[in-house]
Amino acid sequence: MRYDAGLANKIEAKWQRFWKENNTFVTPDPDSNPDDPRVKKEPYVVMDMFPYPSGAGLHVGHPLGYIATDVTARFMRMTGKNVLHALGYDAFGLPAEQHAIKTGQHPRINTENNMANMRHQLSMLGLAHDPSRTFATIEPEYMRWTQWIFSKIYDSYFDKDLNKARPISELIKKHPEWDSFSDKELSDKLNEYRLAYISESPVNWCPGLGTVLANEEVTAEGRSERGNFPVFKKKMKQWSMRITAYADRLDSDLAMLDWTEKVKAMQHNWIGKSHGAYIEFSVTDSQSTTISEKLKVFTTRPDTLRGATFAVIAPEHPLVQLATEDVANYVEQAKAKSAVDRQQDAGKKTGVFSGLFAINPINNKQLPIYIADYVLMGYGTGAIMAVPADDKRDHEFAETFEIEIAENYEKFVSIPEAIKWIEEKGCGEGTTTYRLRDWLFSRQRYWGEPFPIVYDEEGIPYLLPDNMLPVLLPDVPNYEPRTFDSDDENSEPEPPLGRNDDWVYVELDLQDGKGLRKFRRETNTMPNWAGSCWYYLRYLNAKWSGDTVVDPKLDKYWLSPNHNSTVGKSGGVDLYVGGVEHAVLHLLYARFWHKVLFDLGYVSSPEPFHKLFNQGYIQAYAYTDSRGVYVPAAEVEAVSSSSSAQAVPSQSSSPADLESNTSTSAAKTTTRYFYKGEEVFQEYGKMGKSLLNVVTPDEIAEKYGADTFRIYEMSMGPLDLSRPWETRAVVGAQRYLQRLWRLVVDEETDELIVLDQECDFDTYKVLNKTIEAVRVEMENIRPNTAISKLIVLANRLTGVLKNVGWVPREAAEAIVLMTAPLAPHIAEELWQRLGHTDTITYADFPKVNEKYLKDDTVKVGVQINGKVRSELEMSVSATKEEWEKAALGLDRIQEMLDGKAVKKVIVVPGRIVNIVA
RNA sequence: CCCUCGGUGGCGAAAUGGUAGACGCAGUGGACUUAAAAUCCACCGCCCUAAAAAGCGUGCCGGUUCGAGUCCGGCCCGAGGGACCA
Repeated sequence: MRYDAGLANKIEAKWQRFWKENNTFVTPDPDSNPDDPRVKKEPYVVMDMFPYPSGAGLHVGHPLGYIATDVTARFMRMTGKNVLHALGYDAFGLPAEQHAIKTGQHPRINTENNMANMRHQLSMLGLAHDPSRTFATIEPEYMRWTQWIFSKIYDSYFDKDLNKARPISELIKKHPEWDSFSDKELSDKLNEYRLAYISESPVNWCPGLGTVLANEEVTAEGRSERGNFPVFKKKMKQWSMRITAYADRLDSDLAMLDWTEKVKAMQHNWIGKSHGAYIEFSVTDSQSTTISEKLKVFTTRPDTLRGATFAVIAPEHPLVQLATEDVANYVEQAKAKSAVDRQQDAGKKTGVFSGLFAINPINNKQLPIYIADYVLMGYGTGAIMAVPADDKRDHEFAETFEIEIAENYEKFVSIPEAIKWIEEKGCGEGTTTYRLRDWLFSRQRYWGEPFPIVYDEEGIPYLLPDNMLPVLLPDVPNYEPRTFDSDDENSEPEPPLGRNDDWVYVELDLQDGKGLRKFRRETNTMPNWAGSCWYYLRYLNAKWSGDTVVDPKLDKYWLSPNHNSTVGKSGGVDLYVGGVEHAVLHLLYARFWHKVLFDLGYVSSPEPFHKLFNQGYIQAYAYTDSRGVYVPAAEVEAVSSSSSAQAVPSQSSSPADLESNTSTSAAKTTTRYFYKGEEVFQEYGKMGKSLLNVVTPDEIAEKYGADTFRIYEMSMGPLDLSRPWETRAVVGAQRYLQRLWRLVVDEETDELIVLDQECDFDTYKVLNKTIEAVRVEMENIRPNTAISKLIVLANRLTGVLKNVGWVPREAAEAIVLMTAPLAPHIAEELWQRLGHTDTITYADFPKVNEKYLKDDTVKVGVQINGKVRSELEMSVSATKEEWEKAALGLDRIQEMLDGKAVKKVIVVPGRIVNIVA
């Protein structure tokens, strides 16, 4: 039989059934399966970024990362690792909620349908996930732990001396003076310290979505990342997480991670650490009378203090209250500006003089204090000293308002010297500030985790005890947060959970000795990120229900910092693969939560993800007709023509075009595209339903087989680059597998054509060099080059088969084994036909036989002045002198030298001979 | 403006400073076949050629080196991120 789609599909179904029935991918744990030989091996945790089960289904781009992790996981299993690889679902989220709003159906139903659909689509690909370790964030048992982690964060504070989180009870012990506080006073005081706290401060309010958003969810244009609605700054009472306490560790610990520079730079920029100084200025009114308030500014350039000619405060700055000029108008306007307006006005300088002056401590000059919106309340102190001679923005402002620009002033020679002076003078101190803001953690949404928080009649928040978790979502009459006209910034949020009074108003015994009392539940829900902040821990023990979030023994075995320190001792997941879009959202939040859990002793590694790999995206061509309407990409025909034959006349030839046309002459080919006889035009970008260019894994698997699909995706190019999908190129992958099949099975007779005999020596050389190379490529996550080397080997063996009529077993087994991580179904089938009874999943990856790696001779290029003119093959043991003599003796070289004197000969044995003449 | 990553045939791409274009797609020619498909073999950067040889070639300009796609400096272009952050 020929290995075609029909046979491939049969084989794939057979082995998927086998794997399921035999629990092939169920990974043993060291304590529950101490006798399993696998647990003696080195642990290796490989993980995909948590998928959100979308209703749209998967296109061929989605599984790229899942196949890559599967290939790596399978390779690691064959090279002596105990591999943990599973997939769960991040199932809370906006799309399911929006579907629920539209249909009135509970979002759980839609979510579960989508998960089932995604599981089905993925199951055809033969991904070796441990089925016993899957879960979804919406399961009560999972929610319980998400809420439990929230509780621990809520119940902790950041000890600045220890530079880590500690239980809030330790803080209370340090402050006996708080004993006299009332409940309300103590609650308010602790709120200032808790890592999860209630804040009343300007937040990103998005009327169009009816919810508040985190800074990370707002685009540079001041719009919501989801839905692209305007976002307004509005003062509201909301939950926040004190991620800023960790700013320094989140920044410096990047050093121990094996992540790309790109993502490290993105996090580094987002955290935005900058060194500088606070400087305090005395403030006077227009009569030069000193008032009691001081002006504290932040600057990164304290050395330019003498050049300051004015000061600027943000419109929200408290000193604005004391302005002696009429500034109300300006302040109103500035505050009313949305982020969108601010973005658009960036560069234009507006402001108003406050009537106040700041006294420059270095020269006692009176600096006028302006109020201007180019200074942001959220950064530093919300106030600056303006040095127009050195700072572009200050300069623009000074020009607009005709303020003095001190061009040649004396600077400190260094910043440290300036800080020293300031500190000695007692008018300020060196400091470090961060751009990172605290993480706004509550949302006015239905489809998220409820908070484990209730309020008493005084409004004091209480944590529910662990044994009252999880708090499940109530039924509500409708799921919609009240949304508003997207520009209506005066609207107020209305969480959907507030619509079920029976749920909101409860009588509970919080086990605090106060008995049954009346409470009101928190009606906000957690943001989508909550569930994905800790899911990687759940894979270690998907059914765990102990006292803490993860079984400490399993955490130590799988994630301890000792087994994967390629860069620093971070511990955590060995390999984490996903798109770069989560660089500052999920990856920052998860690191934060992990560090809190680490500080409190619940996990043993300081970081959650040791090596991060960002796969590229599979792009696609789309085609539009002359009206700009998309046409089905699959039905577009490409017609190539060489421009010499009858060129498409170029209407607007620039001189450059003309030149290139003439110089490159006739043979440039142009490709034009036609749909139903009409010319259409190519675009390159995403795959999407509306672009009519979606290709699904299902259709490729049906037409070529899942193994072919896997090989094709892995062979397209380096995994971290984006590249276009090309269905017609998939046959290349199929041809390799067909060739592999024919190396083991006779298509006519279905008999094995493998013999326990040896073929020629050179073939063994190719075989062993391939083994060596494929190991290296796979270890470095370069399946594309691994595949190309396997193809070379397959072609070599095809030649052997042609010559002698059989294939040596050693070679056949090796190539089947090496193909197994990439195309596991066909590998299992061939492995079985080769006489093996057990799964290939845990078979040993082929090892190199050193004796075949040594060459007797080696061929090198012979250059004259760096240009290759000939080549030469010599014994590997040849000396430099012998290489030189032989190279100079070549007829071709003598001819090219044409009697010129040889100045020097560079010989790198086995590499190159270069004659300098 | 700042940060990161890219730029190599018709296309996707290979290449520890050492014979640029492995491997795949498309294309061309051949074998097999009544024929087609499939398969197998060969060719396949540009230019000049009957064919070679020579010449030119990794975005551009310089530099380092016996030797540069690779290292250094300066530009151009593209993608992503950040940006009135003091």
